[in-house]
Amino acid sequence: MDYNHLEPSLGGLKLIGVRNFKPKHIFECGQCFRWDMVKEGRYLGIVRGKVLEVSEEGSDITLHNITEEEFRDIFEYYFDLEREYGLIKDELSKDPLLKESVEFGHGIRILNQEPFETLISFIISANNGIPRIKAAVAKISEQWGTPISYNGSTYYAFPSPEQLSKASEADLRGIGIGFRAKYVHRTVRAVYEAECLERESLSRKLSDDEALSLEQSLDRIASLPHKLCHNALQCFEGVGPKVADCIMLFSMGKQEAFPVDVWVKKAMSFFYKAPEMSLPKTREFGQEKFGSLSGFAQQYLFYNARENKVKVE
DNA sequence: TACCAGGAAACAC
DNA sequence: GTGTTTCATGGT
Repeated sequence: MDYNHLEPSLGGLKLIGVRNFKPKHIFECGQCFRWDMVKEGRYLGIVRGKVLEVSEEGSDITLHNITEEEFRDIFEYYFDLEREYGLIKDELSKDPLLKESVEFGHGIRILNQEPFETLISFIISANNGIPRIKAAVAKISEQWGTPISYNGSTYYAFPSPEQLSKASEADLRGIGIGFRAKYVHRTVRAVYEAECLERESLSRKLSDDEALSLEQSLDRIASLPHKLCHNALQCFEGVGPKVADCIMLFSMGKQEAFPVDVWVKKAMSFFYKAPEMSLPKTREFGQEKFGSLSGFAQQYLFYNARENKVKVE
């Protein structure tokens, strides 16, 4: 546990004695696309159809617009609060090259996000920039998601597979995601079909083809062990090794994943002097070095490299 | 204008 | 299996 106890606070909950929780680090380390800073130390996000705010006052953190029941059911896990990041940071800091990055991003926590939203968001992330990914995810939510009113404004939940299945490829292209529109469209269909078959399988026997489609059920994929999960995710259009690693790490609780993008590749070159290493080799190198803590190490490295614009001649 | 952004697919070998 | 090329889009 990375907090001592809860205290009711005007329309929310205060986390007393919370450790390793810095909103700026958590929401700006590139793992999520639906959190925005409303003022210094205060962020607003949309999670599982709820609008939520997180604020930092000295050493306390307050979660706004949330009940204790919702915290126990959803958000304690969402914020990964059962985990003690102090232990992870101590272990990773034994590597003097990683210590600097751990200190720089000392308040990072890996969020446990929704698999479908994470899948679609990271398909859009391919060869794209974070501000533009956020804009695209926001537009998708506005067009196909369920509206939520909060403090006199309207926000939009990320659409369900059924809701997003109403979007044509041309509709998606209108969002401004270019060549990724085809991937998103086909992947949404595959997930939605698997979801429907999952329900139908309760009342009738499925054909062989249907049973094959059923394997693209996100619940089933999430329950697979690391290697199989990584392979299964890549059956979706637009999902390669890196995007699959992100989905596993950020929404399926697989912390041994090591997503290698341009920044992590730069960071690994910069800190570990591995200049001419290919992406798959860099991934293998990282997983071998960091083992079950690969995902955490990767996120400290990514945040440090990107914020400080690490350069490798 | 060329290059870059949390890469993947298609293709060559 | 490993190494190139192409794929939209908007910002430097």
